[in-house]
Amino acid sequence: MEDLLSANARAVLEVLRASKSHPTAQEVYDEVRHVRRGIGIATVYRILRQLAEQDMIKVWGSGSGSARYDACTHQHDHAFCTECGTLLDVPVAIELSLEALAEAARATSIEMSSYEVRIYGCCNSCQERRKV
Amino acid sequence: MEDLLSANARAVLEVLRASKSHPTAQEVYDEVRHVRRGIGIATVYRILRQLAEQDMIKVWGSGSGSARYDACTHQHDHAFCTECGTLLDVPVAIELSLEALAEAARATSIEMSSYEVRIYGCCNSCQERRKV
DNA sequence: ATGGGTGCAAATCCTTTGCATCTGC
DNA sequence: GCAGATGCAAAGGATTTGCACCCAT
Repeated sequence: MEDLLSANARAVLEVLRASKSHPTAQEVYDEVRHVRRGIGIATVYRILRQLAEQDMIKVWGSGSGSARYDACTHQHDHAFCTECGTLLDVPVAIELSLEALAEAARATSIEMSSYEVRIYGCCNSCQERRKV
Repeated sequence: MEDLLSANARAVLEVLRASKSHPTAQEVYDEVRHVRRGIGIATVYRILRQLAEQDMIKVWGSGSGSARYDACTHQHDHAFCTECGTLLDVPVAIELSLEALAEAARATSIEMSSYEVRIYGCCNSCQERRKV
């Protein structure tokens, strides 16, 4: 499957997988440029979209500002800073009732493909910044 | 608190509260125009941002496309259609371990202000559309 | 007269698209 | 030579900002 990807696409995926944060398209571009000189940002966007369509990566948006990309495919939860837009992986599993989940999907007529728990709040560095 | 709001801001809040869906800024604008003729979309954006900053409303973004606004302040979960961007309220509570939640907040050093469960998938009308 | 709120238009930011070129087959 | 991938620049959509104006204080 990954063999089908272009060299650029492989490089993008590589960057995403190597990154612990959830980079924006611009950040992916800045990073992938080191490996694939001359690559354009349009290509990065094109690749990110294709990877997302094939469910090889996930996309998260905050409202305004840029979307963030995540190569991690296994289910995990996120903490979102409402101040700076940072998206953090939650390193522990937040158990929830799968029954209630299925019931919720039924109630909304959604064909569920994934789910996550999202925590909203103020991240560490923004807390620090506030104190000043 | 709400007495401090301008007439325009009150109208925007009114529209959001009356709406069962989660309108985009443009949709709020279209609606609020009926009541406050001559209001500009910039004002709507300004007000939405202020209300969000004061935690009187919530903002949800999908990645690309427009953000969606929600006047509902009590905790509830959402189902998100990855195809058309629709955001639906989940009418049932999805129980989860509050302990695990607190643990997650601790682990990410987030000062949690709220949380939600998010279900991703394909909504009813997009399922129909597929069949064609 | 002063300050906050506002409409309008221009600016900005993020993302997509059009098109000509390049690539590997 | 062809199909798909790409770079560049321009277009597009969403949101923000600059600025002059208006209104209540």
